[in-house]
Amino acid sequence: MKQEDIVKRLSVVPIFKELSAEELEPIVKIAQTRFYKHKMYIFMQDDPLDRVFFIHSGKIKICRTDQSGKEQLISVLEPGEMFPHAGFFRKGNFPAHAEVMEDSHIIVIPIDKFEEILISYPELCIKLFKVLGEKIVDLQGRLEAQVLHNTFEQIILLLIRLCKSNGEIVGRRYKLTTQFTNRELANMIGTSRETVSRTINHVKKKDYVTLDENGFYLIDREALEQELFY
Amino acid sequence: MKQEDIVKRLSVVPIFKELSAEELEPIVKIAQTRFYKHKMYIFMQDDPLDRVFFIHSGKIKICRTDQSGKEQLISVLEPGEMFPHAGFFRKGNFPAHAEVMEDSHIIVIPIDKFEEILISYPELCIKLFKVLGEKIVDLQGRLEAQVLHNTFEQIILLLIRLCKSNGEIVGRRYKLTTQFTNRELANMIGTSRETVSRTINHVKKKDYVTLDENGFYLIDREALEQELFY
DNA sequence: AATTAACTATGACGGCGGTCACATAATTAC
DNA sequence: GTAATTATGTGACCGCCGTCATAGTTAATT
Repeated sequence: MKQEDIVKRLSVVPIFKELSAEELEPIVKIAQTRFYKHKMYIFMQDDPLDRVFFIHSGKIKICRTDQSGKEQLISVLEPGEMFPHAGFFRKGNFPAHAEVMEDSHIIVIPIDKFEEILISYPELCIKLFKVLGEKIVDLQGRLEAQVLHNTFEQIILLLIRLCKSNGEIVGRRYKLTTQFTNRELANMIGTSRETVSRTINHVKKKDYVTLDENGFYLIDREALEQELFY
Repeated sequence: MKQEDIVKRLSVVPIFKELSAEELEPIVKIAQTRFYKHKMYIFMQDDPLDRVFFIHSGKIKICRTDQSGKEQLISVLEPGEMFPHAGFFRKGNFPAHAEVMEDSHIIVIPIDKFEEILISYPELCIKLFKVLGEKIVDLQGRLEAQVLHNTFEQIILLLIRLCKSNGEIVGRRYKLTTQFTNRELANMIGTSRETVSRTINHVKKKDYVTLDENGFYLIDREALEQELFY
């Protein structure tokens, strides 16, 4: 692949976006882009963590399985996002599976080489610190939801959170542009698909959630927040 | 306070430990040490986040309150640890309260000045990346425990985790060197103090958990892990 | 030392929500 | 197009665990 194409693909990623052509050069040299088809796995849980990925296009599902086979759906990542977040300057293994949800162009960078470039680019460090900080805030928020709220509220909070990470604003509603099955939503927060089904139908009856012609959820964020008594 | 004393206090903190005297100099210039007595608050939730703290001695409880008054005990931090973790190169507010559990000497550094130094010290960046990476792994692990395990298992996993962050090895057991009340343990994972009481007494009966003369828990980590069916 | 407050232990009760069952609809596979 | 798989919707059941109540113990305060 031509260098210009890699540059173009890198520019989708926020932490590279504002770098000049010269600044990008060493990164372009070590970056590859790969095409992954639907249902492929980019890496499996416990594989040695030797590279870092950035999404140019497509969607990637990050999913973890524990010893007894139970699954936790951690997130669905979209263009511009990076994975995994933990692993810089630390040896280790991938903490989860990465499965392709939609055909995707992925930028792959060996982590040791990326680290070398990183420490000589203060601008890049700053951006990465921001990204990691956001990740920490996100995780703290999810943990808080799990600790302080009952299942009904957890589902509401999940929908609201997904609005931001996997949605867009349409009119005065949020549109979830990633389709999640009830089972997937359940696996994010540790509830059952039946309870998710009942809960969503409950808020549909109140018209806080509707479906558009393509089956995407349209969510009335404000009304849903009212359901949380604050 | 004399500069040498600040240097000595900084050396307790892992990310500063291996820096030379010259490297430490600019940090010493902007660092203060403060003494906080038991039950004081270092900052309150939602205060503007303009500084970062490192513990030289003592213990700090990080605790969050939501709109309805429910409390989440996030962690009890010990010497060498930093707080908060998120906030580098991002404007914002403290996400939680920081309350002094034992009289503490705290190193305080204005975050904007620290950021300036940080970007000119690659070594420091690397260490901070490692610390943030560990924090992310920790949070992911806690989130997974909340999502995939029932209350009994959550309590067991909590005790095991606290062994690492707030304990030491004594013989073939772990000793929890921070005393937590049942209510505090409950507030970490969103259960009730009664359930914690019953669970701990249950594993005490099996001799997987005992008390030493000072009331610290002694935990048989392996035996407890057996309880989790893996 | 006395009083107050906070923590622990334990039983009883009830409800949230997990599990099972089954019908139906929607996708995927061949 | 047909079969097979997967997703959804709902009712019934019931067990885990949150809540309340009470008593006893320990710790904090004056």
